Amino acid sequence: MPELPEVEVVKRGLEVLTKDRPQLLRIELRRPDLRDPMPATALQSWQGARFIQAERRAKYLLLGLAHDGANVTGGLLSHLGMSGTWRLEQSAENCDRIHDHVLLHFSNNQIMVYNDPRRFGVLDVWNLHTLHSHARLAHLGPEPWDPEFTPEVLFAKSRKSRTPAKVFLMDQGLVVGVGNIYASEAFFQAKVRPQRQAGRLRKEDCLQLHLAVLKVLESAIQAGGSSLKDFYSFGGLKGGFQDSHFVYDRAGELCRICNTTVRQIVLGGRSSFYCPKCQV
DNA sequence: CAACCCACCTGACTGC
DNA sequence: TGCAGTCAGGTGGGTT
Repeated sequence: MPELPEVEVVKRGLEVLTKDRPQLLRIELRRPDLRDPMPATALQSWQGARFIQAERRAKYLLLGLAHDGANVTGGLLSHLGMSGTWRLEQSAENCDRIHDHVLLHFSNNQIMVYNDPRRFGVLDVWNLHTLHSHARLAHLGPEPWDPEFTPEVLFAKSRKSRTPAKVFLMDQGLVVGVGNIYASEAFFQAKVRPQRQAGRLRKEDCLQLHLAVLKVLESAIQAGGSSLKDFYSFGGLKGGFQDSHFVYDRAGELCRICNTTVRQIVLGGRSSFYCPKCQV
């Protein structure tokens, strides 16, 4: 999946579509469920509304819709899971690829197509008054750039944790958006081994990790995200960040900084990569 | 209640 | 060529 940078790139692509505020004529559900059953009736209640704005919260996309006038009162909420993509088509003929599960038909002849081979994605509705308590969002921590996420908070919250620091940093209740790729990359940038016990990180480590998370996510967004197996951004452009991974998926290859062989270990059930010389 | 395990699902790849 | 096994960007539920 798409981690935060990939979702941000899709969001920016969707913003272009909102420019002429197209009307969402029809929501076509070609199956009843993705990871969970989709709320068909609630989704269809947005038919006829105009697509006004695109937002992102954590790895969720929020399509802001308005039935009357210009005020967004809610809309659709989408999570791409591990393998979901949104793409734009101009003709229904091009919307029959395998795993094309949901089609949003717009008045300007544009069709947003949700494709998801593994179906770990989510499609739900949201509305303005209950957004903060939405079951899928309520437990999420601050955005990485939110003033609530600081090196001091990272240090304080890690004190009593005995899990590997990488697993700790990927907890979406601490800070959202750090997935498996960028976690490994952030630990490399911070020169901290991902298996270090969270509670034993020093203040300086937390300072470096905080900085690294922001830098890694920002540069990934700048590069248009990472293209691995099946990610491509909304406009169909390939993300380019995978070319600048320092350690992710580079086990056995040489560190781009010191030529030491990159190692792979499993932390929290996820593959994790680090350079044993650069990272302490 | 932190930490761990597993399921969810398909496809790509590896080794025999 | 085929077949079994392994792994993949995430999340949430259940169990120690």
